[in-house]
Amino acid sequence: MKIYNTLSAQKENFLPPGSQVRMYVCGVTPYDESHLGHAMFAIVFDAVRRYLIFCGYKVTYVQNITDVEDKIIERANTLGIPARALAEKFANKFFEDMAALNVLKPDIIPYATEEIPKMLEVIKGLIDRGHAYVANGSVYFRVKSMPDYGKLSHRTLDSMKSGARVEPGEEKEFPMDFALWKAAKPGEPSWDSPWGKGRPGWHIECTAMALKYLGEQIDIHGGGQDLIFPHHENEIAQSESFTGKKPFVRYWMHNGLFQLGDVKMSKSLGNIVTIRQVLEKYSADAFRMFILGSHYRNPLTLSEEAIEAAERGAERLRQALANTGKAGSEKLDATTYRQKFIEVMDDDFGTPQAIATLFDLVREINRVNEKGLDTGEARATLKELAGILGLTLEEPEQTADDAAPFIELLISTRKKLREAKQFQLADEIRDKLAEMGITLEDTPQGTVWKRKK
RNA sequence: GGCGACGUAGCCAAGUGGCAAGGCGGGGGUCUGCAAAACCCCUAUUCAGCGGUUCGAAUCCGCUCGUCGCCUCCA
Repeated sequence: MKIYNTLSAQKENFLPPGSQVRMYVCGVTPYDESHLGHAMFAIVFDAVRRYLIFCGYKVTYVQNITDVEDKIIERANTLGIPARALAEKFANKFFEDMAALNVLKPDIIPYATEEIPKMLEVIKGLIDRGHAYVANGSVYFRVKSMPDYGKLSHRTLDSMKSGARVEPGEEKEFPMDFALWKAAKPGEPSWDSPWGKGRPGWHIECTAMALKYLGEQIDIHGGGQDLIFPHHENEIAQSESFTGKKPFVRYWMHNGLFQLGDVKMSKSLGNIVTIRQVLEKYSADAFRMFILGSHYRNPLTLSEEAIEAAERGAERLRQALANTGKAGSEKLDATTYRQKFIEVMDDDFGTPQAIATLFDLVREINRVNEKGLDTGEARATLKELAGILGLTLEEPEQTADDAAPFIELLISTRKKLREAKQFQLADEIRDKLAEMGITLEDTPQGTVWKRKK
């Protein structure tokens, strides 16, 4: 298997030290509804995780909750509630959204505020080793103490300095130094420390949690491309300076960012930006296919037309699963499709080609089904491979439909009309139902109905 | 200003040196009482533009145009 490593800027063979894969993905800062950007990283790394498990690795997946941070504090103060309560509320909502998207729950979900002791330990260690210094109750990381600072984002200190917007803080020795510990300010939550009351900086949180739960060297660290600098760059600086071990992370993976597109489009879409809004209209499978239908490292622009297309595609996959051939007769062998799927996934998670393979398999299943051969195993393979991408291929909530008895009554009436060759009346029933969003299909096994979203 | 990504059919999107995956949409056909679903056929002589390297380029190099990201909080 090959994975594109942001650090080396090329695809590398994935060779973890053993069958264990230690994976850390930067989670959310919960101060509002989760949006499509969150869905993007969650779905991408969920697929990565599922595929690694499929390949036989034992994966430990850690995803943190940043529950102390400027935006949370600001928002909580505006609402007049404790920061912790705000964070908990939206963290819970986030995981509800994740469940709705069929994203597996992380093995470990550390909350930053519960990991302060580990952060203090790391900060202390960094001061002792000369990588950090105290100034007015705050602690800063001394960027110049790390010769290869900038290696992840592929920039040098000089080039960063020339980005004119960096203002030297009066406390800092050097403009690019970043805060490990921020001295307490009025109206902000704070914790005791050897340097006085304060709160942790954002970057030290992830470093501490990764070190605590996964160890000094981890296999995969993921996040959005917007986190490469400064967040992940700083994580490297902190971790490698603290442990003295390199690399902190063997494979850095970053997904492309979700774009909202131009004003015109988002307007015509009625402002679909939260996960909930999308799931009101489309199935989770469709949304996942929309996300995974483009490569994870490319940016993705929200397009209602594209999600619509994905929904029809998802429907096609579901349909193939529902179409049964005859058992016992000649069987369709799906191993070539399975191999193709593995081959494209092995190349830096080629989910677009993997989905294309699914469609190829679907065509073959349907084709063979028409001939009346046994597609049971092939359909099981389809379901299995789709599952690696987190697709359920289940009909979205068909069960609890209050209108079901009435629809079935109409169907049986229509059946009698058709038997009596009263086609005009029969068609009228079908047309009226279609107007209400209910489509009928006359199959050899009888009439089936579906409610379209 | 610095660093970087991208520009492939009506739409979405793979491919990154050897005759342009896949999905949606569209057209035609088979099946059907008619539909739907499904299947079959067709739908980019061409990959933003212009030069160059090469036996051969969407794929490599240069320039131009355009879109976007990061450099500050962000998945």
